[in-house]
Amino acid sequence: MKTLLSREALQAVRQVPLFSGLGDETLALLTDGALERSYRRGTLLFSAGEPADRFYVVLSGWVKLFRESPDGNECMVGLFTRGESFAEAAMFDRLGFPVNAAVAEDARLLVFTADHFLTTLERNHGLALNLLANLTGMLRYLIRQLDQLTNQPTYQRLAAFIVSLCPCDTNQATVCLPCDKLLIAGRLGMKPESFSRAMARLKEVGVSCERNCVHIEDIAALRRFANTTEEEPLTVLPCAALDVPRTATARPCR
Amino acid sequence: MKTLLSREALQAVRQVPLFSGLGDETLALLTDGALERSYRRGTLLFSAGEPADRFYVVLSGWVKLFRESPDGNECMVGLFTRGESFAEAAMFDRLGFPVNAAVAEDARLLVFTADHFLTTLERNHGLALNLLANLTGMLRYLIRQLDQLTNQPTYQRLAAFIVSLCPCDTNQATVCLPCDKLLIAGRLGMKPESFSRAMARLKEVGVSCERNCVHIEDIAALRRFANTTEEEPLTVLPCAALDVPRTATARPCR
DNA sequence: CTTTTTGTTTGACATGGATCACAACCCGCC
DNA sequence: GGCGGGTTGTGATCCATGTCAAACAAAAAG
Repeated sequence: MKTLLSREALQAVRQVPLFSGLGDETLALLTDGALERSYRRGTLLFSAGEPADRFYVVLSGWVKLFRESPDGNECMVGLFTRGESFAEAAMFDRLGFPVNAAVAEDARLLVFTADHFLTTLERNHGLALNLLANLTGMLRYLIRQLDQLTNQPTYQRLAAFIVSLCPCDTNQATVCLPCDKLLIAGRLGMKPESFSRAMARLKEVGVSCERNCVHIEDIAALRRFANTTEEEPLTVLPCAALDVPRTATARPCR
Repeated sequence: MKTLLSREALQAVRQVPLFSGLGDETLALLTDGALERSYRRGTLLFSAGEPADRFYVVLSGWVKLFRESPDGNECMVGLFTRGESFAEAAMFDRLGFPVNAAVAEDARLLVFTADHFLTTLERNHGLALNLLANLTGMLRYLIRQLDQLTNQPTYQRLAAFIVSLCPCDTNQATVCLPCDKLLIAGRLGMKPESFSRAMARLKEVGVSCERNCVHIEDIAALRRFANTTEEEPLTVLPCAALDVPRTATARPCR
């Protein structure tokens, strides 16, 4: 079977960390059989418990991974956009997806089947190592998340998030939020109301927010405020949102 | 180099999920060069940021992984005992340990060097698959942790923990807590005081606690109370604490 | 342009859990 | 036995964040 991916899709695939450093023929083998599909916002891609027979790469839009408590409360554990893969870990034990996945903003996705992928994995040691590195990154991300959630108040988490959006070569910047505030709030483990209040509170340290544009007067100060004592320049998003322009100048604020 | 491990150590190694299904010669290759060492409670094994040039297997005692906020608050992300490995993930990127590790109760550990392990990994595809499964398990664990922490109050987390200690073949049991209440409290993301109150609250659902022995009158009811709607029989501890007797009859309460 | 829908902010309020303080208890030790 | 250090339980208080309700803004639909 020879499925032809769009030019754009192929280019995006090359940016996926999971596939980095793989030879062209391996890459072709992988993408061969992958499906390119579009989904509207709100679409449920899979639910926790379902057999994990596939994984995804995002071409555009946003996808969130989350768990839901019986009383309807949800807890977001991941938020992915262009150039990122998700749900690839669940294939390695027979326990099914540990989370739900829903499209948070209209998205185009590549769908890879587990069968195909796992047989490729058998042959390709480099791919296995990439996977290990990827899962390790995910682990680091979750650990950090857990730490932030228990040890830092809302405004510090928000501060850390904003810092992660800032370019590192200047000390003042205007960046635009990569998506809905509602989404970001969930991503930071708080309700939208708390997000709003946290943002208001950051005015004290020179952060002003208008629409989805955020201006930071003194990035170093903000970083200090976020108690990012650790050097970790780790982005707060699972992997760098590779293609999302970060400075406001790169993309007008809607 | 031929390091001789104790009979007891070799036996423990066979129970480690990470090594399950490996051939005898591979196992020998791995353990060869591993160091067997004893540590007193309180010993810091490594700190976040240090280069991850080794990983551990627990022979006895308890080890906790945790992060520390600048103001001294700590957040436990893992708690390991006999038959479990830890810190094996950090070797796959060059970012150093993401957490601190300290001995929570006098322990004997096996120390494996990264060099040795990684070269073995090069040759052995099965080991790579074990690693993938292991990291996936860790991911599931952290995700669950995150979910519980944000969506469940202290007493429900405690209830879930107690359920995870119970045998599944009866509906009433007396189990003994595997370690200090202080440790368990940390493990459940709460302060010891909150732990105590949570335990008091569980009396209402037929859970009584004396010393480190817990009696559960109706396990099914407790499970329902814990809102463990999900079938997941997942133990709350990272991996089953393989050798820790769970029923009080198996080991008298101190 | 008006209406509807969706996203964001603000206020008043309730509450879970942290914090501080201290009593009770268990343990090993002299 | 009594003494001192670590562990555990309880009570009083405080604060951050969730909750509910409503005003507001912007965008989409008609």
